[in-house]
Amino acid sequence: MTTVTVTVRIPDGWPVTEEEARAVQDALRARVEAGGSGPPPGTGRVTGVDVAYDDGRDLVAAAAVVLDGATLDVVAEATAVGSVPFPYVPGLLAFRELPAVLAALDALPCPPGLVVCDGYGLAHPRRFGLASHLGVLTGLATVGVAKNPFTFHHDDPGAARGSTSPLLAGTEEVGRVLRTQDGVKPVFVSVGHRTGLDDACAQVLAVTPRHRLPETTRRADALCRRALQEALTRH
DNA sequence: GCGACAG
DNA sequence: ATCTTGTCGC
Repeated sequence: MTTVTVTVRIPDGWPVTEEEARAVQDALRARVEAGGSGPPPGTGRVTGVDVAYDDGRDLVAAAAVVLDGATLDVVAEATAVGSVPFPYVPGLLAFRELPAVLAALDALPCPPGLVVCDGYGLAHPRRFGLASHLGVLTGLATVGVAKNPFTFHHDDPGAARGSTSPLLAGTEEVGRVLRTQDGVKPVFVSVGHRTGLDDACAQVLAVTPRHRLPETTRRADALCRRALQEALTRH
């Protein structure tokens, strides 16, 4: 498997302040498309994206790994390296992660299909997490898979793989708590762009045959860490 | 005002 | 996210 590595380019007009970032969220939020028209779970292509940082050296590395939805074999992968465009601010994670992710996706030699993000989509204080943001910017179908409940509340789902419970903001179901392996801590799924919550959960289960986290995220996580180390070594 | 807070 | 050793278990 050959991996193309490109340099991150920060899009024109990328916000610098938190106020600007919130204004961008407000402007883009209405462009989220609800519902899914993509291939059923276990078919088509599924792509994982993830980002690693060395803030001390102002270095960021992103990876995009495309898997065959049926076999979960790696079909293609790409990485992007550059400087950190935005600090970590809860609720504004998209502005820190997306420039590198967009560059990695652009470098892929094939369409990514459904994109599985690390973090949230609709389940966001302002209902526009990084998965939603990525979907609107690219037009791709996206889902968010987070490892903790962020600011939301929930009851624990049943112990069996596939069990779910609603992820709640007050009484509003903004996502779903999904048990991906028997007796293992669940993940937190929310809709990004052009997907529905039921489909998002089914898609996540389809790429989670053996571990708590999707194969897409595991592959992307490993690759972006490697890319970061590579960049550190070269300089 | 203070704490909580995806990655 | 990242800082970090050994250790228990499949």
